[in-house]
Amino acid sequence: MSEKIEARHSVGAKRSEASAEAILNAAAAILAEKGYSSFSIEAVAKRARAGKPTIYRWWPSKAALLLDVYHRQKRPIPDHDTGSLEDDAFNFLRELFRNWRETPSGSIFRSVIAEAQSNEAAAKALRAYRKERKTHTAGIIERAKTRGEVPSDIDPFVAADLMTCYAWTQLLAGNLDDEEGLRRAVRHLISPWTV
Amino acid sequence: MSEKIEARHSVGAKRSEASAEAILNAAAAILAEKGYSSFSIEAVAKRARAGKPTIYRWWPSKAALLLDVYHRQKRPIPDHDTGSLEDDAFNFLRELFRNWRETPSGSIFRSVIAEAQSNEAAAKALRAYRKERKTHTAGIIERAKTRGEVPSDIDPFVAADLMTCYAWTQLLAGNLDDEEGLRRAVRHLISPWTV
DNA sequence: ATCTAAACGGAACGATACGTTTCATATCGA
DNA sequence: TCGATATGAAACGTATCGTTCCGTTTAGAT
Repeated sequence: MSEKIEARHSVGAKRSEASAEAILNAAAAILAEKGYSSFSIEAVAKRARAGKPTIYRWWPSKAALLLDVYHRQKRPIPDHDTGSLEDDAFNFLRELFRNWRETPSGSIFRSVIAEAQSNEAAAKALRAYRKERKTHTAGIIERAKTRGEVPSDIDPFVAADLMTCYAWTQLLAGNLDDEEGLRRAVRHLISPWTV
Repeated sequence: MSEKIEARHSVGAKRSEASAEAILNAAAAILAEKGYSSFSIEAVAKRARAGKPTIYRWWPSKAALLLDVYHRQKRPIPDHDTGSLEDDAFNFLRELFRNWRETPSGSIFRSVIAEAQSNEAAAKALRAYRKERKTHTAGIIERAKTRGEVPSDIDPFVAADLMTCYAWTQLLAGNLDDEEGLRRAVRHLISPWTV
């Protein structure tokens, strides 16, 4: 699933996309319902009504399957321009937290975090995602810059990265409900430019 | 190991502290040398030359043993007063990162983070440690307040917590060598009070 | 000094998940 | 039509799990 299959040089049946779909859905469902400690190839195969060899043929390891599930479930978080940088940042992170709480994405991402503590491929994926998030959040700040809400000579990436760090820590420590803390954190990160 | 044994009401051999010591040391060594994926009760027992029943008698689960190892290795990070809050915070976190890199503590803490993603007891320990760190870091800021470097009416806990979030994320993503990033992050977190 | 309760290390248990192999069946391309 | 390949199901040997038994050692009670 990681890469597109190159042009065939031989005859034979093609990969069953229905099976791949069922495997990825089953994996996501197990992570969402029972968490990473229950995530096993056996369990995924059983739930997907697939054979274990089918999974091992296409995913070299449990971690590879996990990362595929993770990439598949990524969805953009809605981000509205309210005209206030602090509100934009707060609303964005509040929506992210809500998404983590109410969809499988939180469980899946927590699993990637866990896996990354002893798996370099997962750690690499985590670093890439952090960079992506930082860039996205910096975009919110850039938007405020063009409004003149933020001085034009500042670097938005430091504050954007710190927002990412805060969000991740809230997730991994199980603190996604603390809206008051979120409000204070965002305010502190934005305040250097708005005082 | 978690709690002191209460007064005995019956005869018999006492717990072997030498064995407990060997088990905890073996567990820490395995985490440091081979990481959390190699951390098994079997491996700990073998390395400590202890029996598995001895481990299970005193620690109800692998997670409980991990948390005991984690609490046992905690050491205070040296923290000097340079007269500059930014330098104090930077130096403290740089020392913390060096400690995480060069002692088993980094591997052990990463394992606790991993475990906390599917274990509520570990997640609880993580929240407690975060609070402890936040309080400690806030102390560095309070010290600057008494010097007059920081306005007396501000709340140091938000910035202190954001420093903790940044440090943890650098650890879990494997970015402990980025001193330049650390410098920028600390500067941004401190700047609201020093502009 | 002897007795006895408890902890010890070692060995083995059944259970579970691992990754692999075998097999009969289904599916596609030449 | 035919041959190559993917599929699901089942079984395999291995490893670790958490537990149980066992014989030995330790130390408080008698």
